[in-house]
Amino acid sequence: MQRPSRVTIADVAKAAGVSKATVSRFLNHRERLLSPDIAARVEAAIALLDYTPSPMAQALSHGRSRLIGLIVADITNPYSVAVLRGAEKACQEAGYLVMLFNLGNDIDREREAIDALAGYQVDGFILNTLGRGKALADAEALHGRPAVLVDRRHVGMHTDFVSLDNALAMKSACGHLVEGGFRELLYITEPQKGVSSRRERATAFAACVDAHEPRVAGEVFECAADDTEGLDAALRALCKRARRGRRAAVLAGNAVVTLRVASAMARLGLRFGADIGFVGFDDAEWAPLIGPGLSAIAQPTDAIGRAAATCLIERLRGLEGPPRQLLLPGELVVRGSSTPA
Amino acid sequence: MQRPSRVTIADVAKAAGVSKATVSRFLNHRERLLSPDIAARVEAAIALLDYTPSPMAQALSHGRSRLIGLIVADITNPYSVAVLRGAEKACQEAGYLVMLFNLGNDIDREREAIDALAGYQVDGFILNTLGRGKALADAEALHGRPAVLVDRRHVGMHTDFVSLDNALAMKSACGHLVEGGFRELLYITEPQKGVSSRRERATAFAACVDAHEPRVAGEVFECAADDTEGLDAALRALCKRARRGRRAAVLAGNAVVTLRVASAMARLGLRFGADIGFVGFDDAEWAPLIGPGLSAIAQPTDAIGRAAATCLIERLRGLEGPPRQLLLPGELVVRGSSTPA
DNA sequence: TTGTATGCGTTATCAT
DNA sequence: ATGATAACGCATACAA
Repeated sequence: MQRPSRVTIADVAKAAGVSKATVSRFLNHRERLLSPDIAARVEAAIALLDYTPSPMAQALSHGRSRLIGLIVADITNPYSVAVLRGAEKACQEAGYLVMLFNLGNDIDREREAIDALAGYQVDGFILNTLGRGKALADAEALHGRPAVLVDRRHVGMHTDFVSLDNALAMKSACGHLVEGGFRELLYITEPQKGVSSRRERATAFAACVDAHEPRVAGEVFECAADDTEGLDAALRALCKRARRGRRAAVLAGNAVVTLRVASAMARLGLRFGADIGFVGFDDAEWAPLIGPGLSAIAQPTDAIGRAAATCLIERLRGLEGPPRQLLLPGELVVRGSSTPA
Repeated sequence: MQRPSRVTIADVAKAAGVSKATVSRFLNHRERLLSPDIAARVEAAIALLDYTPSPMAQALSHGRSRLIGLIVADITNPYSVAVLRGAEKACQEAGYLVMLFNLGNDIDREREAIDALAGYQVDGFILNTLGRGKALADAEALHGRPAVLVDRRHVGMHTDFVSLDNALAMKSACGHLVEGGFRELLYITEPQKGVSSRRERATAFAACVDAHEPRVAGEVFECAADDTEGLDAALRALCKRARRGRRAAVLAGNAVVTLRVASAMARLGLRFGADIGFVGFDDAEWAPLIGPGLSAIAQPTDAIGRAAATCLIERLRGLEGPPRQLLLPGELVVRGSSTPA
């Protein structure tokens, strides 16, 4: 069962009656140093044989693979998928291919992922990971290749960084709720631990509440995955705090939390909008369909992905300079959950 | 900016005082042909230098890359992501890495994807694509590498195939509805065109209705993405057909359709369960949160992914024989939408 | 401008 | 059992 050994540069050279080097030059340096007639012959031969250079061999020889390694903490997260799509598009337009590595939320595998990808000579990395755990991606672990961080900063790693403008987004969400008459605010987030985006959002929330004091009161609740009781208690307490003229609202830190909150609301027999106002980070396709529709902060995921890829590719092309930070604005989508009936 | 040229097999050989061939043998043939003392020396040198073989060079030389190409029609589809996760796990356990290519629903890029992946010497393919369009994946396009199809069959391609047992799943869904007193059934699907899974489900639906005739009546509605009016009309007509004792129910062909139906229900002011019964293919995380909870057929996505990867890896290990078909059973998850109040 | 020779990091085929 | 050496497919100094 012989693999129909692919067409190589040698075949093209023979067909065109030139040397391999000449064919290689045609491929890489084109108009720079090549006589027109020879170039034409090579071109014809390539077309005739339907020749495609082997990226592997190129990578081995030239050191560049035109491969970009994308490491995601959890591919189950629609946010990551959306970013992936944006990055993918930008990469393809620039002639790069994306190699995906999914950590499956196993933070200790980050190093393993980097090594695996580095083995395939990826030219650079896009990292949407936690950046903590015993196997985090420090600069040296990257095998000297450039990287760009998405959504989550890593401690002690100063590289390009792309993300939603969390502070601005939180500000618009809080502003919207306060304007709508909500005075008792509860921000629910997954455990912050070292995750920068979660920290930033929580900090921004606190700042927003401060800015509106004493009209507005706010609290933060860290909701662990299995802590349904705690969540229920937090919501009940919120209801108790709310009085006439001081309505209560929940802000959810991401889509996962939104789902948990929606479950809890159903359990407790509470209605979005009527009983408790709501705005959540991440606008999912199902958001309009729950209750009166869930208000959300839609992230520019596609743009984030594109920006990340573009940043990285610029670096690959030799761009020097200090680490850049791209904070993209989100868009507040207002639905029934945050509009007083 | 010199890349810190990686540790090569030559370095190990020098450190161990042996030849490159010996090191290579230690890596690949281990105990077969190697004296214990030399093996120990090589092992020590490898550990000392922290040597890892270059997969690229291995691929170039040996012809195998330990890479599996996974082509997905649309990464936005949670089904595909779930399958991807299962496949990924199985691959990693077997020492393979998954290279993902997302078509972004551009069916004409299938050939391009295959070529790109083949360029990186992937050992085999897992295809979750349409298998039509002018650039479909026929056997010869695969460059002689084995492939396994997931969820969608390709015409004229006889390879291993893994999927949900659509007929069985449809039967259990219909049976459940009929048992619950629903008599007017409407199956809503995305345009079937050449997509085998959609065809199979529609066919199975017709068969189920036939089996229950004349007690039960059924119709199929093909719902194009932008045809909200058609969908609304179909639902209104369904309501009209329903009378006392002949309740109406909708079956949705996948999660996308479920979302569309949920939107339409909201538009028309209809309630799941009370006004119209519902069961949908694909059990999404948000299904319990819409209305009284949407009943669904949960696909064993993880198992499907694992099975696909396992099938492929078996072929890579030399397994011969005719194409296999793995049809995995779904699980009916009953919620409020299909239980008479 | 073009051809020759060498290296990239492995594996495999010969010898020894 | 081990070592030299030729592939694998390509890019690039260097020579012509």
